[in-house]
Amino acid sequence: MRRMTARPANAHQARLLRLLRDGGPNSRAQLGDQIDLSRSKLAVEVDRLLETDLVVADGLAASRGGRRSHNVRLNPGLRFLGVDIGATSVDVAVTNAELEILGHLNQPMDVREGPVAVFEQVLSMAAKLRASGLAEGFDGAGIGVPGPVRFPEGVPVAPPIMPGWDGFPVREALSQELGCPVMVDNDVNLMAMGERHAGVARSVGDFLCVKIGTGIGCGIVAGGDVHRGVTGSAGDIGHIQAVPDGRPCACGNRGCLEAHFSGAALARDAVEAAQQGLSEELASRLAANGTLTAVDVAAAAAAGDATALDLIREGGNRVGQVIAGLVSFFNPGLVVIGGGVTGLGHNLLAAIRTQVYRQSLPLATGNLPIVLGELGPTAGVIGAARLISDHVFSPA
Amino acid sequence: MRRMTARPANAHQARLLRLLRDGGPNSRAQLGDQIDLSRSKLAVEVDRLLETDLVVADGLAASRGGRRSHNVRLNPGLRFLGVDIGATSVDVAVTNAELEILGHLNQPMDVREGPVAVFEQVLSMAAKLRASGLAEGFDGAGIGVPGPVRFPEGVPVAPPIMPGWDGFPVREALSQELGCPVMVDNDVNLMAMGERHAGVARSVGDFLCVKIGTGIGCGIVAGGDVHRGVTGSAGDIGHIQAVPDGRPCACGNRGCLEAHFSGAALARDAVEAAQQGLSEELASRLAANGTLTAVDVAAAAAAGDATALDLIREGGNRVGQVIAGLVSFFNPGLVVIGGGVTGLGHNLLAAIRTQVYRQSLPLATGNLPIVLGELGPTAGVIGAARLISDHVFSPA
DNA sequence: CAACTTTCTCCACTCACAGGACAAAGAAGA
DNA sequence: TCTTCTTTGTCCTGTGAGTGGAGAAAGTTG
Repeated sequence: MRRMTARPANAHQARLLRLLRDGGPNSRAQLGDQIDLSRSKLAVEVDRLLETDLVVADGLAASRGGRRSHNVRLNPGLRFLGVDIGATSVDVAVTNAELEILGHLNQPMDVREGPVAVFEQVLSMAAKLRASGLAEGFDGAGIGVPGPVRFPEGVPVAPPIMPGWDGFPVREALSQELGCPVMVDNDVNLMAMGERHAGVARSVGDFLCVKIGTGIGCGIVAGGDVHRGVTGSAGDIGHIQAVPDGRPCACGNRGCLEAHFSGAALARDAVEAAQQGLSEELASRLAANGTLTAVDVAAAAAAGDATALDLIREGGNRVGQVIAGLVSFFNPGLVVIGGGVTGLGHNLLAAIRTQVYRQSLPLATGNLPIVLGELGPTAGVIGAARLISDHVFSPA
Repeated sequence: MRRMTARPANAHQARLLRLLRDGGPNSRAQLGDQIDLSRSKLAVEVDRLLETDLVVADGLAASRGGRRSHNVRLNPGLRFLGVDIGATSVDVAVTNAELEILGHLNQPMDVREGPVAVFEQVLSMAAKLRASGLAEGFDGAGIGVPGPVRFPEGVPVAPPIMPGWDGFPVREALSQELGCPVMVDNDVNLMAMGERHAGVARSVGDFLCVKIGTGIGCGIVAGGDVHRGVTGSAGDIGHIQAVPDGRPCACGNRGCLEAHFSGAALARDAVEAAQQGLSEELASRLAANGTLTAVDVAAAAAAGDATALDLIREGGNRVGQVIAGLVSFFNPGLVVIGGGVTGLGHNLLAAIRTQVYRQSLPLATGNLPIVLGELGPTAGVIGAARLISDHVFSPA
């Protein structure tokens, strides 16, 4: 099962691999247009890449007015594994070297069951994907966890919502099992990388990616790189105070953003509203299912339920207020809203936009798009694959 | 007056110049310890630098157990000009190539008098420094302005507190007048760079530098680089909402941080308190001077005046609350507090610390020093000199 | 004064890279 | 079909970057 994937020998080769990854199959001549190298040097480096099995020849390109150029592409047999561990579910996907998803599995699972149980699950899902013929082995795996990570070592640190994971050597353990390089990161950072690679943030250098799911977090991309902070907890905005003396939060404080708006908070507020008889729509759904989720609120709002709309609007205002502050501070070129609650759609977005455009200075908001992520649940696994491919496609 | 300062020919030379700048005179052998080059290559590059007049020989070093090494140092005749334009005063300083301040002038001046008047002032101060024999000409000048800057062009954009400066070609104009390269940045960013070069943030890669003066701003250093944002307005935290439905702010909103705590807000609150008879100390100072400033509040607090202490504490709480949010978001390794109100000293710091340590998560605050800047009014001009020296000491 | 260390200089060798000459392959028009 | 032009690939040479070793120069230590 162990595969010794070759690694680029120098920065030029790394650059070429990334061009092929992001642009797909390409002719040698086109590569020359995108890289600052003489034709002769380029030919040498491409030939060397062909000698490893990272890159393979791929026929002739169409003529551009003269002799046809030889196509090259990344080895179509390369496989990356993208893993996204959420608070309540696990996503595992297999991609090719161009980071296209070949297979994707999702499994509900509580992260609090601990690293051993979750690992078993992840490995069995990976085995399933392999058994279905999508991969013989993996050339690298990226994995996201819902908490802070000491990035260089790939180890979660003091993760509030995943007790038992503190200090667990995720990177090393998974690398052992899979026999390939592994990189670990916070799930929100991976979502940001995913949207940057293939989503709304394509090639944006400075942006924020707010993920609102069970909890709330924010991926920070500055100068094209993810900013992780000194202890890996950057972007942990769930416990910023949104409401002075507001609702009590699990962290011990009051008024945290997460306590006022998140998947969990929204469900709680919806149940309360239903029980208080404020909304027939929500009450009937509560009676039917015994519980409510963000999906129910979204459906009720879509059906015109005023209470549901109010809940969404108020939540959007809270998040929007915090984001307004972050926009003033960070001055991003784009804000992406993602995570489980994106089903709330335009109502949520409208409330956020209102707050941000009202509270932040015109210079910061003048040309600032605030949009929903476009990759949905695949953002995380694509980001994970991207993370490990950046690693594998860099000089050893 | 025009001087054609040589520029390093490659990255190695640039690296060597910066080592000499930051480490002072140094032997060739010691330079070899700090740079990853063979002895022969190092000798070649140092010799080339000696051929330009950027670097000069400087005798022999002490023996380290064998043959004594030749010392080299940056040309002691190199001169940088550091300019810090504040809302109410202008600082101009001359430094040598090691960024040591050789002369420093300060002049009260309202930035709203516009770029032409301020420029005249700056140039006359620079002329004065030159006339006193500190410099024959300048090899570069850095300048900070109290507002957002389009950094690559060196032009202020939509600066709220300095009308008339919008779009004024600061970089080009000053470069013309002085006949040397010029770089322009936000004053807060320069303060951060100053504290990073020679102050409390020496060699810290990720930190925040909060400057509380007439207004309030925050320098952001991420991965060793200043983060300026897409429109140059990053760190503009004065208009983050600190108090819902709070005091009206000049920007049109309510409850902005700056409206509740800043040099201006503190003076206003102190006058109010004095007029309401809450503090004899403040009232007598008001009667004596006809007005109050942060200095008066600091003095009153030092004398044990409870009202002054309350003002400081409450202001510190406001700022602290905002900083707590930024700490959660950015996860810095250090927070520096600077600007005019640092005279409030420990009382202010204590209030800020309390808020941050109480509201941010332990992982982010566990090892987070929150300290006062140690360079005071020289931070800005040192940062300005550092900015231009980074430019001059980079390959042309 | 001998033995050892550090530093500097010189030289030969390797490798990265550019750029030009030329051949191969195709397009477009006569 | 033939000629001319364009594009692409290959080969070769020249330049400069950079390494590493030999040995000389300059010190220290006992």
